[in-house]
Amino acid sequence: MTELQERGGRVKNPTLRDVARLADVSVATASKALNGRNHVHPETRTRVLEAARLLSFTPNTLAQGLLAGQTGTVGLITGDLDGRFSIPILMGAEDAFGTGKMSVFLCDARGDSIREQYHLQALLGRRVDGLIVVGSTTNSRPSLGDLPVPVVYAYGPSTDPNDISLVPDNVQAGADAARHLVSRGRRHIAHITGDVDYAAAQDRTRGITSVLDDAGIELVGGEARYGTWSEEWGRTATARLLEEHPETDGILCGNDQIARGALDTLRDAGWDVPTRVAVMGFDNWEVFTSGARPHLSSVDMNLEVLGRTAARRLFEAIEGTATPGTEELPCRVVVRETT
Amino acid sequence: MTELQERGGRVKNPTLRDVARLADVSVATASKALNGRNHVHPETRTRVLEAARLLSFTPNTLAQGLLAGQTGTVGLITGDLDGRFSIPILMGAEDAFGTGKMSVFLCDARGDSIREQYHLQALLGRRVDGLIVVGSTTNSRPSLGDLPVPVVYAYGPSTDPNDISLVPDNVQAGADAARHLVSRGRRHIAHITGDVDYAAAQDRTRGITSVLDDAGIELVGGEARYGTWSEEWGRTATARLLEEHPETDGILCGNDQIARGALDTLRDAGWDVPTRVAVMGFDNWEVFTSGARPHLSSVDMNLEVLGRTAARRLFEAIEGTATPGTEELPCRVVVRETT
DNA sequence: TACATTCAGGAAAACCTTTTCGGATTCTTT
DNA sequence: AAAGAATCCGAAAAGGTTTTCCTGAATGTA
Repeated sequence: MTELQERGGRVKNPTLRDVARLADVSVATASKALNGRNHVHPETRTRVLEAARLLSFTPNTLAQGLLAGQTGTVGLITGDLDGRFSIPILMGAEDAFGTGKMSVFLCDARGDSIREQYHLQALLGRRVDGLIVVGSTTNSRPSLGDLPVPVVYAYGPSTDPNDISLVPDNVQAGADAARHLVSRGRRHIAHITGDVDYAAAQDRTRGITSVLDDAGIELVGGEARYGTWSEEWGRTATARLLEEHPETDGILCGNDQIARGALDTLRDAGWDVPTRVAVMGFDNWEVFTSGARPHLSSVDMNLEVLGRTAARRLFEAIEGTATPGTEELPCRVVVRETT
Repeated sequence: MTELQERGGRVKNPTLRDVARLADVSVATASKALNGRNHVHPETRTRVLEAARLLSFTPNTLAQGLLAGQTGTVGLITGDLDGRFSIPILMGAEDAFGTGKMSVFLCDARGDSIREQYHLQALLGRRVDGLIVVGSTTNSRPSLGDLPVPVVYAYGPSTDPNDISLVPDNVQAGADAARHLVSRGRRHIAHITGDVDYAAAQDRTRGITSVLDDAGIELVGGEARYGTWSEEWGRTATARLLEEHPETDGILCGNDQIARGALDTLRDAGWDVPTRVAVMGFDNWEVFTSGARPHLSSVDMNLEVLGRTAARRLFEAIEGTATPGTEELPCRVVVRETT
């Protein structure tokens, strides 16, 4: 067998036995030497280290995991990979784990619960130490139930309050955005947003109206304008708005694409931004904000932070020191040229 | 120990022993029953299956992998996760593997070769069966060298021709785009593109000029206009172009953002698209193409296909039936309203 | 010199599963 | 009824690593 594994003169996947043999010690001693355990003579240790280096030995993490009952891996199940929200969360999590010695198993369930179940089985079979479930929207989702490993729900929270969930604080995001416009002296503020079925749209609307209420201002037209999350909708809704409410001096757009649409229509209509109307988006999607004329102010959801926090919470849950519940993470206003 | 693992009345991570004990058979028989091996009485089999179901037994893939020498996992090292090119490739690969029983380890190296080396070690330690290395650009990159597992380089090819690399055929992409404009009767075609250091920019330019040469046409202004991959550059370059070459009737833009910039400038200048000028982008980034007025024609890089192909090639390499070299995958023109 | 103490290293068990091989039971056949 | 065949099941080893416990040697002390 060892003969078969030869390649370029060296064994392909050297084991601790090989190292021990070369260093002329037992596997036990080799293990201790490599792991910095005591009860091994300094001179022997260097001999083992040299042997390991020579064979380019890499310890088999599977065997270690089998023994320790800890695999040093976590599973990350995402709802939709192509959605742009998963990515920064994934990056944040990968970042937080990567600096330690954890590795991330990635699975894309495509919003399909069958596939999710399938991936779940695969991950549990691989004995991951924990699971992060990333939603594609901030709408809450059914819990995975009682699993043998801890789970953290990120972006899309679990309906079960005993689970650990992390979401951006969209109410605060809306409030902050509204406060920003008010602080800029705007008194006739409209809100054009996306699909009413999205919790994010409703939460932001709640935050906005509560701030405006406090300031004694009413949303232009009396209510938020729901539609789709597209530039197209931003253009048409804005065109209608300008016609019906020429007094408008501020537009809060449900995302950056809608804001881009609004800006286009305003430009066509000759309304100066931000002099006559201030415009603000949500999500702070860089390619949209920095491509806009003028550069678009927006509210950043701090998704990398959310991802990193999810990783930390998962660690805590693995350690056993975790507090269940849904945690809402702050968002931050990014002021550019449209406000 | 088993007492400590209790939770909700059931053992936390039941092993095959537990199943065997419950079904009152040996572990050997339990294994055979669960894996559909023969030489096990039907009645015994159902008893074992029932026991496994009762304990919600999930076989430990680590132990299986340790025994079989195959782990059923592959590593995916990506250059930059936030770049939008990695994602579709990742999706394609995840898709191709997910349908089998492979799982994907994801690592983000952030374009840092130290981090890449670190992740590489982690993956090799976990005895992945193979590796896919996804570049952040189509520029070629140094090989990882001789590893104990097969490697496929996707998007960013290896400099070593003995490696297996997959890239979109940007020369063909440029040629197809040019052919499309020519077929639309355009004779004064300009090319505004991004950073000259990108192989993609150069390759596409090569494809474009070769087609135009064959048609006896020269690029407007004599050469491609290199800049950055941004809307901003699309706007300024187009403004300059219209001034210097009012005869222009077609613009090939290096990516969809540049194309968006071009469309904005054309709109401001009152040039009708596509009547007076045809505009075309590259990458077919949906949020940009469908948000544009009118909807932007573009060239799709077929990145999901590339990702799936990478997964397939990796399988072949694992099986030992692989042909080294750099394979160029076709792109496809997506015609919308700007051409 | 006899004894206690320290230190270095090794043998073996444990983690969980699969597979091979041999033993035991039942059924068929003469 | 005895021999042979057909089934079914279990014991044990393998895979790579870590840890516990033990042995043996060397050093220090009386």
